[in-house]
Amino acid sequence: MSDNDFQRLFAAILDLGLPKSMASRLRAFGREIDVKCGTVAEFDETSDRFIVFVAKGVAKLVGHLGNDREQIVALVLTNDLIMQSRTGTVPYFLYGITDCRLLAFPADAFIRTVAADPDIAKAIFDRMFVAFDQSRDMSVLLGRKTAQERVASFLSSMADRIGNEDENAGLLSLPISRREIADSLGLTIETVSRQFTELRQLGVIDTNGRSEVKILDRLRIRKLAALPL
Amino acid sequence: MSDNDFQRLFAAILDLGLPKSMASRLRAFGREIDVKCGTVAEFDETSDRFIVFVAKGVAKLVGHLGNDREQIVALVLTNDLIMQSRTGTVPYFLYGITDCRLLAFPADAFIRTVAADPDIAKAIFDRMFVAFDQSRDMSVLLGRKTAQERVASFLSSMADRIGNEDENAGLLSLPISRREIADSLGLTIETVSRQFTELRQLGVIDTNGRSEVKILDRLRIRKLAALPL
DNA sequence: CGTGATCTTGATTGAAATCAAGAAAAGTGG
DNA sequence: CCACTTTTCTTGATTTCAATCAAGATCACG
Repeated sequence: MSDNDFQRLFAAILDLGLPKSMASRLRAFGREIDVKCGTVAEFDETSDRFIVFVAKGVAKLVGHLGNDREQIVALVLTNDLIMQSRTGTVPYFLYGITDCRLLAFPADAFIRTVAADPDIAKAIFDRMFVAFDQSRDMSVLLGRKTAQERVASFLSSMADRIGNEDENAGLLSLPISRREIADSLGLTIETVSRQFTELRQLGVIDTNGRSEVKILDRLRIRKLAALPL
Repeated sequence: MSDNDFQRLFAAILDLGLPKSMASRLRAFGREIDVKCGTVAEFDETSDRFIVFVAKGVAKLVGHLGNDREQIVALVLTNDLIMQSRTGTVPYFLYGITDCRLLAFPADAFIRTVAADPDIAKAIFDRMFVAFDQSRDMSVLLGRKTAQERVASFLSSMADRIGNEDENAGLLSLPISRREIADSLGLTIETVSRQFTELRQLGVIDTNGRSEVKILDRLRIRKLAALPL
């Protein structure tokens, strides 16, 4: 990755220009990691906390509980940020859902470096706040929402994140399988499938093949998701 | 709160001495908030993101979903840190479980200030990583664990956080009610109560009154909690 | 000591999991 | 491009775990 690519990437991620000096200091200890679809991202063993940017692709952070029970705790798209740590009570791994290009920084060095520029530090903190909000919203969903509310919440949030905004408003091409939807919503694939069918019968969505979903009524799906309107 | 109290508090929270200059700069925009047991912490309207330290007491951060459905997304004890934000998809409020003394900083000013000292910045980031780990562990618990595993996880984590370490090892005085345990585990009070009974019958815990729990077998309760040993 | 709140226990219901086929889509190789 | 296989998804039947409903019991507090 060239100096320019690096600066462009950070600009896209942080909505903020990165001074040349900061860019080169960060590049010194940042590692580019390519992750093939379906495989685990390997971080080096020198740190157990990383700040990871997704330069390209879609990835999932998965907590493993044994007995085939797993929970996706974060679904990350291009330009998202992940805090990867090995200090949770269960093992977590970052998997490529598509082929991914990641940019990983050992957390300590990264923080000490960005602290030198208060604007960058603030931008990073903002991103972390967003990730916190998402993680908490996920706890509310997993702890208190019904299967229908979970699936509606998922579709609503995907529409906000990757929805077409032109004449095909509300048309989604889901980057993930039913199994992954189930693993992120704390449900089984059968229940997810049934809820898709039910939302289709309610006239809230339409589907085409496995991955295309058209949201016909944005407001109604938010209502079904128990989200504020 | 005096300058000295302030420095002592930060030392306790961050395991790190706070230089006098930093302490006085932070004090300039930090607000002390007293929260009575059972009431909501009121933050000023000038910011919607705060870094909050618990100087004294026990508090809960609660997400509200309507229809009496609520989920405790974080249980915070003395010397813990909370990222409070108003930008989640559901409304969150911080409640005192006991009378609390909080120290709240508008996030932007706080970050710009602590960035000046890389050691402090790193200490804050470390705390945030811990909070992330907790939030993700909570997602795994809520998404994939059974009622028994949830209650066992709760007791095991409380033992780690507030357990007696002397001759009364494993003796806990729970700071929260059955309703709050249920609200934090995504269960009903009846189910929590039944699981307490079952763990007692299994000989893993003993209880005395409403709040005293003695953990008789730390290893076994971790096994029942689906935690690594 | 009595009153109200909190907790426990039991009976029943219900929402989602599990079990079990099929159907549809995506690969594979000729 | 088309059989053929494999994987993923959908639908139905049944089971199960936790929620709900309903009394009591226990505890805290005035």
